[in-house]
Amino acid sequence: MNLPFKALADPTRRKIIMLLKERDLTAGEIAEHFNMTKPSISHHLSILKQADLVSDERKGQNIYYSLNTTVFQELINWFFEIIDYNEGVKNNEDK
Amino acid sequence: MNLPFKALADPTRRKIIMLLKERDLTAGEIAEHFNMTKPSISHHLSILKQADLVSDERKGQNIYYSLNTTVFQELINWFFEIIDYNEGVKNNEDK
DNA sequence: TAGATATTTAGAAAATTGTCTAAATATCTA
DNA sequence: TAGATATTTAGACAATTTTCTAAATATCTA
Repeated sequence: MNLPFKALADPTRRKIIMLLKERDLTAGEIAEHFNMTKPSISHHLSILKQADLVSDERKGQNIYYSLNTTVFQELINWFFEIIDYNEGVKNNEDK
Repeated sequence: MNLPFKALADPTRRKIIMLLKERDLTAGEIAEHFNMTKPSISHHLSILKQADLVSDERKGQNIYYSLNTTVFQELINWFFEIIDYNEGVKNNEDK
């Protein structure tokens, strides 16, 4: 649960997530949306990947990035626990 | 939305939130749960407060901290948008 | 195979963050 | 009012993060 929270702390990375919500994109297409070098975007993508928030797949010269919704589900569960929407949803404490 | 995400990026602060989920606590009580000085905990509390995730109220010598669920609700909405659990929860565009 | 395109890796500099000690502020009580 | 307790503020320092440029890797195509 630590890596996803760290990954979401950066506004650039949250914007990347919003872009990927619409459709899968190549690293280059993602970079076009930012005023930042491609290596920097590549680094952000790497952090999102380590956190398992996105996954990548090479197709020829391009690498396509896409959202990985499972970890987002886990994060939602974490928040539900906080506001006590839980107690029955699952059964896991702490974490 | 930036301050809450930043605030949640630190494990100490997430643990504080988990403690406050159970009941309101004084700064000193919170500090007892950590292997860290009181000024450090005070600093973490300040960041949580700036993000509006917690609120504080002085009662005599003590300052009690408590969870502020509204921002957590907003965060949950943000996550719902990501996994498309939305479309009707807020604005119902086409579809 | 050479050159073009897409992307990542490496390494460094600057900015931000987390933690500490020392000192300040606020409140209570004798 | 003086001393004790609870907490924060200030300032410094180390660790982490963000960003850059330069170079490396991977793939395609002529």
